[in-house]
Amino acid sequence: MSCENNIVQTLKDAGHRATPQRLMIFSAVRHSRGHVTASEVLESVKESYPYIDLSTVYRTLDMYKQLHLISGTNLGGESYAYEWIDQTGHHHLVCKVCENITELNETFMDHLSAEIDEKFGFTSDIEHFAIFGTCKKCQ
Amino acid sequence: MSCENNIVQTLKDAGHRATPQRLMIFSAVRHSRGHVTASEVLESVKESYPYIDLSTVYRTLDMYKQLHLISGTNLGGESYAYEWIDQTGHHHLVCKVCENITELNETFMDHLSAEIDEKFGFTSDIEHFAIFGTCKKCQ
DNA sequence: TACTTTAATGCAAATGTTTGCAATTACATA
DNA sequence: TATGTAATTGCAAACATTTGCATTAAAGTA
Repeated sequence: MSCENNIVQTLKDAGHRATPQRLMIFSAVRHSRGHVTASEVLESVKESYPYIDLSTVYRTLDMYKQLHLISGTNLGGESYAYEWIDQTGHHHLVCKVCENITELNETFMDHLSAEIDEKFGFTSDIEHFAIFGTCKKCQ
Repeated sequence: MSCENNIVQTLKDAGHRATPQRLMIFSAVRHSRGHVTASEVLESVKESYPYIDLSTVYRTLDMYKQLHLISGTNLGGESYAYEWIDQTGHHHLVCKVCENITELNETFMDHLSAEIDEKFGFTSDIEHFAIFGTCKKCQ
């Protein structure tokens, strides 16, 4: 499918090798709804390739994060979750009471980003934020 | 010293017990400049009380975080760092090139916070953020 | 296609963090 | 002050993540 071609090219452009493990890991994140943890990715890839190692998963996810292909977020203490970054970046409002997650459009951060650039000359790289708090229902 | 009295009262008000371990752990974070990791806290407390266990440190730091007495931040992949929250909350701009950290006044987040409240009725609890990017020098 | 170079893998071990549980201790009450 | 109760501790073991290293394999070149 088309997205597999893209990832091969992206990897090569970045000076990395396109190994089967990397393609499978990308596919696992790309085709899962929402967030996945490292061991969920492991289990998913193991279905087609049982020899995959957790360390490879972690290393690959880190690399994809650096390439901004996926994001990594701390979604509430226990679980560190990865997610494919689609064209429109977004953020999450995590309710600490009911643990529900609301998506937040990227534009919400634009103000902040612009202000920081203006004041400090600092180019911020805000791709995926988790903001904790209390949602309407749980106030 | 006065801050030790405060923490005892704060703990009791929150329905927790004021154990010596908890006071020592609070003191270690309170009196260190900037950020400390869990094992730095352990080493610090061990100087006066060698029987302290890492799990107690983690549990206590988590509890303080929930009470908003300290903040926990992921400051660049490897290290999770805790910091005492003084009266004025603040955030960090972390440069991914030179790794320097710039402090960011709380007011920068106020816009965002207000906007989120207005749109979603979500009370955000933004106390300590790490924003990654590239600083002026390293552009 | 065969060869060479070097990045990437899998394994094992190190390190970091969380959890279950029996023993201990804070502190409310008498 | 002595006593009872439930929260907290330290330990050990589980779980999560990172790292070092020998082996393997991707991909550029002849």
